[in-house]
Amino acid sequence: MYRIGELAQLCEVKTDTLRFYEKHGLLSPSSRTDSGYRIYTENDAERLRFILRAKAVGFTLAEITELLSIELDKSNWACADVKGLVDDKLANVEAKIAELNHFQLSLQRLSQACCGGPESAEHCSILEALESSTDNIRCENHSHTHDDVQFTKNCQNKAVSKNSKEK
Amino acid sequence: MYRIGELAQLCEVKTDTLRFYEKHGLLSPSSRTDSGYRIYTENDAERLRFILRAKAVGFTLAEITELLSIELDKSNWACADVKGLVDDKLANVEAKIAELNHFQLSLQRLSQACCGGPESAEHCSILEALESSTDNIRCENHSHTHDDVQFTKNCQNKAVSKNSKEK
DNA sequence: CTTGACCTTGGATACAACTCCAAGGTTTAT
DNA sequence: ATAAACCTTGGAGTTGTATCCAAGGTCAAG
Ligand SMILES: [Zn+2]
Ligand SMILES: [Zn+2]
Ligand SMILES: [Zn+2]
Ligand SMILES: [Zn+2]
Repeated sequence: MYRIGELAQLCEVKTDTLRFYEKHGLLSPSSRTDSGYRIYTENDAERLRFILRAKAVGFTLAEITELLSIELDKSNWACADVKGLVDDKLANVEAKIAELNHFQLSLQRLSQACCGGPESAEHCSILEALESSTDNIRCENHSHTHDDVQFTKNCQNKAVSKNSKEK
Repeated sequence: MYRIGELAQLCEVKTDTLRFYEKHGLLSPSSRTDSGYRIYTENDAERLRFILRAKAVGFTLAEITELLSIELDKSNWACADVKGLVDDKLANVEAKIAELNHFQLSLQRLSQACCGGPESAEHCSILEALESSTDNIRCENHSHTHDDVQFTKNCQNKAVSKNSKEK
């Protein structure tokens, strides 16, 4: 049994957030004291943890509400319904992962094309990529001195072609 | 030279969005007609494309503002600065992916524990998991008839232990 | 000269998900 | 018995990213 502040501290959220969740039907305390203080059970805490995990990975509160609301009305749902909902969310998550993977790839390509060195960004390949097409990223080729291995470690093509020591 | 509607159509955004970007300092038309119409140059169009590309790889407008300020003033920035922004964003995206993968796993476990059949969800293992700990998911065991292979295909443990035909 | 498509502005609205505030009631420790 | 720390409510404010609206100005065609 927790009071609102205890549960908040336990789960590292603000009391306001718990009241907000209550107002929006995600999590209500199992009871109240005579004086009106909210009393949360361990069960409530578990439910909160689920909400927080779902939230942490990008589920909206609306989606979480949908997922949790079935519980109110179990007998009017079939396993197929419940599983369907979960599978919808799963597809949702997988779509988000795919989208982020796309971002990741784009960012990795941008990152890898830039030497990350201390010289002027005038020829920075990241900026050049953003200036033109992102599909067409070239390893940058500074006009200034740029042979130092320290600054070409991320720039394989250039490192190989310019200071061909290895070969 | 484009009027706002032309540029909007060209880049597939709304005129409101262009005015919004202007208000927030991301993109201002190079000039105005005598009557006050915004006039965008090809240069402005390029800048807009820069913004849209950066958005497409996951940067927020605030981050794009930062990128644009570097763009305008390249020579006072180093590759390291630019790459730093990209790498921060990359770390950010990767953290989000990791979280999503975690939740994907949870959802997959939920999904797999449920038979997905047409009978009441009263004993649905998904709901049971939501009610208590999600770490402790058991394959559901309906009290009603549930031997049909059709409804147990996703429920390996039960399928094996209950109707032990295979073995 | 009228019509319709386009443009202007400032301000309103939307949505998510909080976050803070004011004014007051309750508990607990000393 | 009083202060500190907690709790209550309703409502307002915040951030990001737009999107919409009203009232009116501009422009080209017929
Ligand atoms: Zn460089
Ligand atoms: Zn660079
Ligand atoms: Zn079932
Ligand atoms: Zn089930």
